[in-house]
Amino acid sequence: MKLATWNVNSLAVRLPQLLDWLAANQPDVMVLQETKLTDDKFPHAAIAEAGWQAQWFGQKTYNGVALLSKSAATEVVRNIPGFADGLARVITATVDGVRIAGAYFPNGQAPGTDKFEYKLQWMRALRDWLEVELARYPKLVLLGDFNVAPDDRDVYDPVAWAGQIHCTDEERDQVRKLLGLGLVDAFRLFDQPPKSWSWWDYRNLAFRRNQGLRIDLILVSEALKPAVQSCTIDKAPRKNERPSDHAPVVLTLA
DNA sequence: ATGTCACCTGGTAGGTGA
Repeated sequence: MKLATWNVNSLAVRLPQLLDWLAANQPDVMVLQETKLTDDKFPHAAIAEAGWQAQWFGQKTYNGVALLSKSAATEVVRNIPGFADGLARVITATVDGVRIAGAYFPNGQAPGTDKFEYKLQWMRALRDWLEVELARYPKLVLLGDFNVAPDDRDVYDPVAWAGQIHCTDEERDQVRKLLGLGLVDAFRLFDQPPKSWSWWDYRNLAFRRNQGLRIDLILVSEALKPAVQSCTIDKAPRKNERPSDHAPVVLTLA
């Protein structure tokens, strides 16, 4: 089983690239973030024609998530139950016996801002809800744009980024609390090339200089960990014309 | 170099968010 996550930064702009990527990679499940589409504009017909069913949950201008799957997605949940923030950030469903939560974590802007506090609150709510989900669905994957670089290995310049957004102790503590549920960062189950990033700023020629962060993560539950066969970042779409600023991350399960 | 991209409102640019 192959699962993937990609922050497409506008599905209206990136649909052709998504269809190319699906055709070339044939994932069983793919979650998308920052579709930036209201539900009536979601391109479900083009995606169905390519061979994937879709569940989607969006809003105007910001956020928006989707879950594509080869086989049917059941027990679909939108957002974090009990945490009503009105923003389209999470879509969860069961596919082929695996509970899959695709998430677009808040950016958080900067430490000390209201958006930063909201990010921490949101992460606490996600943790509390996933604890309940895991009890019911031991085979669970949480994947998406976490907007947190868990470790200094995940940052091209850890000194410059120390204490900055995506790299604060508070955000990293919240990621550790998610891992404390019995989840593991699948990317780090394997030897990886140093300087592996999933996001590069559009500015400053950051991709050319390989100045990025690894903020797109795939966490798997203990029950699934023995089945993990690989976890890789696909930099190829970042080399496209009009790329997303994020690269897809791919997990294969036995 | 606060250096790009995407989207909005309401316009032939400026603001917001990332």
